[in-house]
Amino acid sequence: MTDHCESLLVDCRLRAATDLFTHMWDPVILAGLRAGPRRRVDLLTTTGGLRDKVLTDTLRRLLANGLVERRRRPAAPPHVEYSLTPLGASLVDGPMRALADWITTHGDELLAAQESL
Amino acid sequence: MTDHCESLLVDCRLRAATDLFTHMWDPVILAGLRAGPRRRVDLLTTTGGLRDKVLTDTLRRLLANGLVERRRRPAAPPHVEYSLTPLGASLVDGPMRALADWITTHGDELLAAQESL
DNA sequence: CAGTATCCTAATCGATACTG
DNA sequence: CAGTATCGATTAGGATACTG
Repeated sequence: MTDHCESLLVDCRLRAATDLFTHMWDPVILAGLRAGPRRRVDLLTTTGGLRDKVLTDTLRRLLANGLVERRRRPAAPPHVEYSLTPLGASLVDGPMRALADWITTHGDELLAAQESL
Repeated sequence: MTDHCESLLVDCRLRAATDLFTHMWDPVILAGLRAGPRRRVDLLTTTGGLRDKVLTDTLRRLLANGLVERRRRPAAPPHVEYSLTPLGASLVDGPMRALADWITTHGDELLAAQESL
């Protein structure tokens, strides 16, 4: 998956970046954390029925990539809080915003192409 | 996959955009076509051993999304040519460039986070 | 050169149930 | 509330061989 870097055309830096979007819920969770820290249960409800396991997998990946951080808050009621790291925030505000802007202006074209099959 | 749009947090427009990057070779092929039209065999060699079937699947998807177009050129030797549509070019020049820029400035951070497991 | 047809493996996503 | 444990369905990606 990352061992084709010798070839001319493959830009592995680009691949490393696009790999961040290969999982269905990652961008959704990132966007959901943009407004501030959220608890696990919040993310489950606001995404409308995302499965426990899928959220666990997603958060694990985001934590492993340093895009999200986890904090235990002992304040009553004790709970766990997930929030964006500076790195995660820069991803949301940069490339993800660019994507959102693009889909705003070109979404209709894309949909039209997809439907004309 | 696209039927969670009722929920509050899920931004399906963002999802529609990030879905364009969920396949491994799509961005690579798009980037490879940015410099101009390419033939099938060119894409196979420059990507360094991409499998026939995978390239076929990838091109099919890009065609279906209206990001790439296919042309038969009868000129000797007759061959088939793939090139970016205006929509595809706008995706490469906009969001994909934003991603490339981000990874240029934040790639080290990302790698550091991934390795500190 | 362009494209199709199988088969295989690994991984994601989803569903259900259970634990600290 | 937070998280783990299974199990199943689907699919992307890869390998090999063959056709127009």
